[in-house]
Amino acid sequence: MLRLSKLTDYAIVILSFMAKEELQGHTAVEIASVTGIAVPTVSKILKLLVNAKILSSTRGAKGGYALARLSENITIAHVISALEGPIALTECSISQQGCEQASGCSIRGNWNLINQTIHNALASVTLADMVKPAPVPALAWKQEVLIPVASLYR
Amino acid sequence: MLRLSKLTDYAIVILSFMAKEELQGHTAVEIASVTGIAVPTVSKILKLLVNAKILSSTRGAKGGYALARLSENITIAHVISALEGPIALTECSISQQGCEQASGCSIRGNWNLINQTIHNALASVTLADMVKPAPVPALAWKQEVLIPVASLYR
DNA sequence: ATGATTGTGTACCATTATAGTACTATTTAA
DNA sequence: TTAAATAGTACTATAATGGTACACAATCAT
Repeated sequence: MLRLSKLTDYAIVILSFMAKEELQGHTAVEIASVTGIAVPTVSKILKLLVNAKILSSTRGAKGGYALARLSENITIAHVISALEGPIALTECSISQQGCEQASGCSIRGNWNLINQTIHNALASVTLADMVKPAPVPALAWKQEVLIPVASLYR
Repeated sequence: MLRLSKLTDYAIVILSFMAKEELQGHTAVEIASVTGIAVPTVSKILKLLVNAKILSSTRGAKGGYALARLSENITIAHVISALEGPIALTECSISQQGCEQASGCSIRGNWNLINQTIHNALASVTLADMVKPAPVPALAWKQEVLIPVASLYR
């Protein structure tokens, strides 16, 4: 489904929460309780975000995490690469020496274009955008069938 | 990594091959030998593409597969959804009743925007585009480190 | 100083998804 | 009727993901 991993999904939820009080710090435990995600999992995610310089951390009592930059300067593309590595749809797009597929692959250049386009799309949305009130739902939404979340996340 | 599954990757290689002689039919065995992908795997992929109306098939002796439409009318978005289901980065983007995440999720509308953008990017590239000679590689490419393919696909 | 609090790093396990395979049924041309 | 081809179903092994546990390091309050 071309989908993000759960961890990335969580990361964005966590960051959205933190973006609401930009300057304030939060502990892993606090974030876990607010978001409903298990503490060890939250820690794991926060650590990755710190490594990617998206969050800053202070250790020890009274420590915690805070955004390292303003939410306008944090893009979704950045968050995704922090959690999942470089954004690329195919293996052979990451390195270029890629595909030795006999005849099929004079395609690399074109894949590269697609990857670039997608990267741009993701880089054009910032955390600040995510926190803004959602635009009015399109008409189509209203006709959709409702499904309980439990069934989605198995 | 936001990556496509191998099967989808294969599918695009297969379709690219078929797009070179638009009108001609090919058997699963033939396609397998040209692309180097195992026959059962090829069959599986072809079947999915037939279900998605991207290919047409004729059974029996002298049967085989052919593009159901001109390659200009087959988009990458179409191929991806055939193999992986609806294109959406998060679970809650598929249905809308989605996320009951306590506080984090007034975000759906915004995710929807991202998904739409990405879908547009993928829908703007056709099979015909993929078969065209690749544009001149960007400068950056030349500086990349080469990695043997084997190490990529484990 | 000492202990409580909080992040860091590493390693591990269970579950799930993916890729691949095998087998049988169905269709059609010669 | 037989051979060639697709269609469908079910199964299995491998890899990736998500989640957990535990020992360590840093900092603050007392």
